[in-house]
Amino acid sequence: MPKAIKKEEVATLEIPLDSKDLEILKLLQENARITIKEISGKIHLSTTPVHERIKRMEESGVIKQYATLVNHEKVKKGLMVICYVSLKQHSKNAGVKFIKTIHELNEVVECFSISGEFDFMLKVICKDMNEYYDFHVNKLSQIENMGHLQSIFVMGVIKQTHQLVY
Amino acid sequence: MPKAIKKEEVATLEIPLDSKDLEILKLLQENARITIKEISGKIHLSTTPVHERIKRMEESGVIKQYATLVNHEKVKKGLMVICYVSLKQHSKNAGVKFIKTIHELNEVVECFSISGEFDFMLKVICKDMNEYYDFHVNKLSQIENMGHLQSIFVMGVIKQTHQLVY
DNA sequence: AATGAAACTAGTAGCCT
DNA sequence: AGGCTACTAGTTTCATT
Repeated sequence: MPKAIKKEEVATLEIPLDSKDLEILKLLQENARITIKEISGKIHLSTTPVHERIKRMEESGVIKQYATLVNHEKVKKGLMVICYVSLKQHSKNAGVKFIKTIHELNEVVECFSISGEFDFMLKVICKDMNEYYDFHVNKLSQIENMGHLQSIFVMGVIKQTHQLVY
Repeated sequence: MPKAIKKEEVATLEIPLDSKDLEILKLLQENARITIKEISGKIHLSTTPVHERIKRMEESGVIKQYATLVNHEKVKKGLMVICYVSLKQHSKNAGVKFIKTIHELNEVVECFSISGEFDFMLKVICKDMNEYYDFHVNKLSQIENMGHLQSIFVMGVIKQTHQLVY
């Protein structure tokens, strides 16, 4: 007798993405505001299946977010800094506290836990060097349990994309 | 007599963003597919000015892109690596050639020119360690003029946002 | 699981204040 | 420059194959 599938398992059962799903994702990645009509024209399907596939990908979490990306300079956020952080203590509690603080800092747009001599890599975005200095001295350095800190300044953006499906 | 403004200057003249524009941007950053109706309800304005303000921000380049962000794991792109690169030669031509190659590599989603001992920082996204090994050995290392290479592996994503306006 | 049409909802433009 | 209204276009559902 086959093993029974629990209700929770059914809900999270992964439906693999077929080539049409990937085509839809490709178009959506580039332009989140593309119309279903336009997609259906391009991938040779009527609006109904396109709509259903998008809804399915939204519900299953394949589509994480429809985001609007703004021009850094035009909103006065022209400075980007990569910041490496090591903590003094590595207890679970110390880590949790650090992560909580990072989430509260709007200047930190990315934070990864990494391999190597440092514990975390941060991407910090702010207006200019004065603002970064203030952030570094008064916010980052003040975090409890903060160990070493190293800043790498981004001088130019060569490439920046969100195209994971290609 | 006041100095005449050239046509080109008029076209690129920056209209500063007021608080309503910023409120619209805040909502759009979170959800690029929010309706104009919903925005107008939230910021206490009718659809006409909301529509006009969005159009103006699109045309002036404040709004760069409406992007759809996908779940890395669910599209089989679960490994993220930060890669530091230095070139052997630093002539203008060598740099241009490197940049051209980087744009052709789908695995590279970000590339910044940076301060410090390395020349560039890359964010590389691929399926798993096998795929990264292949990318490193057969694509990255093969780039003409490639000097030193250092990989930092992302073990966990703590924070990732695109919220520049808050 | 896709099509085509119908019903509904949102986007867009003109006119008025 | 914002609001109201009418028109156009897109979304979403349903019957059908």
